[in-house]
Amino acid sequence: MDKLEFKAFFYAIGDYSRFSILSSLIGRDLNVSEIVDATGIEQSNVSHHLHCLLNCGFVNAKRNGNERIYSINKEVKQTISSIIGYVDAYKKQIISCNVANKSYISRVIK
Amino acid sequence: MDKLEFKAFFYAIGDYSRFSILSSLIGRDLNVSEIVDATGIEQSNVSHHLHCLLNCGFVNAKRNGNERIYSINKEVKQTISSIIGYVDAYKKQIISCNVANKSYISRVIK
DNA sequence: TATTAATATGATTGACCATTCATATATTAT
DNA sequence: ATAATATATGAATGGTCAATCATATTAATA
Repeated sequence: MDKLEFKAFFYAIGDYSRFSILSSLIGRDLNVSEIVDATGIEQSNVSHHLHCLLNCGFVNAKRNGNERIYSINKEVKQTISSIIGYVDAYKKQIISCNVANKSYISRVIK
Repeated sequence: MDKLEFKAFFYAIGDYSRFSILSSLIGRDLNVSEIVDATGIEQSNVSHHLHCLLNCGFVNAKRNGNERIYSINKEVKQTISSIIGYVDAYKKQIISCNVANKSYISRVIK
């Protein structure tokens, strides 16, 4: 496994804002304003993230008047869905952790 | 999807060193020195990462004399394997990217 | 019990990057 | 052509955390 690929992949997918944006696109294509509404992330921030996701090939974009409509890459969609499953399974693990672990995670993860 | 879980999950798995450590444990259980050799990561750094992975429940540890033997969590093992598959599929995407994207990724991802 | 080997821990620091704010560009409508 | 709406971009900054170094702990062996 190459470091560059790994970093690119996790850079794109491993940020909660970007992950939220990708998640919001699973159901249907959205324009930027709709993504803002769906995620609660501020507009320029959303645009920055979309720029990244576009460059990394995780989403596609097309113009529609003065809107821009974003869609999620097909393969990425499947990956996201799977990862949601993993995190969900991992949730049990967190819950079953002892108090020390919980406080550690809270401290480290913010 | 809760932010705390997401962050804990990707914190643990989304770092290349930690991912390498986890990967090294897929084949068989290893003590710290063996992990150092397998990954090329410096010892104290490995210990720091193992501390994190232990707290997050991604690995387990048992003593054997003055060694400590680490094993990867069963579910995590499967997740890691899957993610290797995703990153591998994503590799094609990176390759198919245009030059601009590649330079962007190199720049942003280091 | 001193010494060596294996591993862990604490503190520091430098790099990265998400967010924010201000502003630019593009498109449509008046 | 001007205004309004939608989106993008540039720059600045504060927080996070991986890596490093020094040192501590634990266990085995002489």
